[in-house]
Amino acid sequence: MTIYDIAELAGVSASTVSRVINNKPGIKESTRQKVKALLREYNYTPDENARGLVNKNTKLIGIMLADIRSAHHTDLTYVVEKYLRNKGYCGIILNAGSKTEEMEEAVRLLEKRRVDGVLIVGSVFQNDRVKNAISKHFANIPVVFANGEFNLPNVYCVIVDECDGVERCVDLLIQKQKRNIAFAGTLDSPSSQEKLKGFKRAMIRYGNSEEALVILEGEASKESGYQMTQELLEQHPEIQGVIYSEDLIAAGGMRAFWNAGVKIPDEMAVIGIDNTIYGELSCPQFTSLDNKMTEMASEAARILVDAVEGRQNPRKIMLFSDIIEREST
Amino acid sequence: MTIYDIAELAGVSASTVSRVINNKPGIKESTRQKVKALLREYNYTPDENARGLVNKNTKLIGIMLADIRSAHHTDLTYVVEKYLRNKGYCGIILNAGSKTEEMEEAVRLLEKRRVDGVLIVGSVFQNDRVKNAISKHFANIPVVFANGEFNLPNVYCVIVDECDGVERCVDLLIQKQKRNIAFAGTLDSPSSQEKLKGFKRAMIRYGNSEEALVILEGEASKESGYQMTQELLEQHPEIQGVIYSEDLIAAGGMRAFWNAGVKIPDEMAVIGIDNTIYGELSCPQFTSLDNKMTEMASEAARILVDAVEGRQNPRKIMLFSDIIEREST
DNA sequence: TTGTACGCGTTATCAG
DNA sequence: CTGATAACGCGTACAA
Repeated sequence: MTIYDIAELAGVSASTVSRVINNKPGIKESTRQKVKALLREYNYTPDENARGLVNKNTKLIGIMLADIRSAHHTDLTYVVEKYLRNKGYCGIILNAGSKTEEMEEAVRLLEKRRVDGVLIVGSVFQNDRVKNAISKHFANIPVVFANGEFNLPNVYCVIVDECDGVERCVDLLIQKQKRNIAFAGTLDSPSSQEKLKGFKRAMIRYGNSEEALVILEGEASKESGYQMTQELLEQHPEIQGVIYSEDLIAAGGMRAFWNAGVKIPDEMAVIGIDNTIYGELSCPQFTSLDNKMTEMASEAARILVDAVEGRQNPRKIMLFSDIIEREST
Repeated sequence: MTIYDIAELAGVSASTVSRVINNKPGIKESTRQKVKALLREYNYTPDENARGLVNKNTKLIGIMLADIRSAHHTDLTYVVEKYLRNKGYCGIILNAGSKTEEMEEAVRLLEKRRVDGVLIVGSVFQNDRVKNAISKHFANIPVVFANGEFNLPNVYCVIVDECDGVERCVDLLIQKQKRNIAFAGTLDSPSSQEKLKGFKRAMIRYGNSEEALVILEGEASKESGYQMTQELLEQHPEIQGVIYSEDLIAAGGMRAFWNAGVKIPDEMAVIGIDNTIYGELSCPQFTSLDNKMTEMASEAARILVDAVEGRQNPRKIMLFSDIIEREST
């Protein structure tokens, strides 16, 4: 069923049908009604792709993230998808993994689809390979980078003050009389580096020497959190508080403390990052740094649609994280 | 940059360029190389939408689910997206909510996009409104229904024996000397009804009367799980075990038991459903019925792509659930 | 108020 | 081996 079929049935030309569909003026009311009736009767729907071919847009938005299964990204994706759809766009979500080749592959794929704009989520994408891929393949469409930065003319950035946030986490622990604090988690992404920077800065501010800081590196899994925490208990009995780079890792840590019979928060204070549901599910519930993922999602989606539709916005927006205190501090 | 631009640069016709792009035979090797070089130089990528217009496909697959934030659906979506992309398709994920109007809206949207196939995830979609929408708008494309059934010629179904699974959960609890068992959770979706049916059947098999069964209805949230469990403790002190219709609800229940000082599993046994990470995060970790969401995901994705590409499969596939025992039983 | 003709970027057919 | 040409479904100047 095409506009030609409808046109024939209505005894008019295809352009008339097109005009009716798009609510253009200058159509006799009786014609309009006749065509509308036919459109309904055959429940005709315009082919959005064919439309895009002539309109030079696809109403498609690419969403690149490493892995949608990480809870904070799931929430973000949900918010973004809802917003986009409300504005008449469809999101194409790509699990681009954490290897640069996969990321480049994802970029090429979105180029093939001629998406109107791209949302990149997660600082793991903040590397030269991806930056080059973007300036090469997305040169003419707006890109919003959530939780990362690219200094490119068509890229908007929405970031969170994770560095400051972690500093405030340290402040909180100190205030709770926990002077010996460790940092445990992933260290490889730019985001992790920001968190670590905040940790170091605050700890040094409280008189610790950088060399003496207890920093454990692991992966983004609860198993890794468990393992790092066991190591911590064995090798650093002086530690009174831990900041984990992600809630999921903290959840693993909480279990290790639980199994070891460590009393939370009396013997050990714990803070996670992301403020996902994991913090609420743990026993006891743990404090987490809310890095405003849902707020970031709505800002990013809004800015992207604005850019696609020609409305301007600041190239960089900074959100402020918040500590959500629970039983672990 | 179009094939015409490349053609001009190469001094050949657009058809030749097209043939090179699609690796068609019957092109002089020197011509092929010359064109390929240009393609690379200008990093040209064919417009997939324009391609689809003539090929009568879009390489787009619609994925309808109520809410991607429910953990079991997130995992499923991940697996599906990976598979689809590997096969050259893109997934359009729609959070279609749980209201029928929203669902119908999602169906219309996917029709506009001319998706090659649709994956419907979750038994909440198993209602007449959606069924009608499908037979009206997706009459000519394959549809796979994960965790639900429609008796329509173009719909494939992948389901899990949740009814049997819950029966086996009851068996397990009985075997653990827990004779007084309650069921708590959502009751509105067909899937929930299946679970409830299994519960009733097993309980009656063990000599209980249907009227005396303890069944609590709530929502799919940990808060609801918490509340139902408090109610349970107050009004049904005889209960020794609970089966929750979802892990998330069970997680709320676990917290209620924890707060009330109820010893798990000695005083109370707990089983959730979905085998998500929530079971592993709770303290103690709780047993869960694995309803094979990732297996369902790969089967559904495979069947859908098969159908889109003209390969046949059984119209209905049943997977078998498994109890993953943890500390709560 | 309506129809004709063309173009969007691509592939397929057919002729050369 | 290669090039015209038509077609996919739609929107829009331009003409009537």
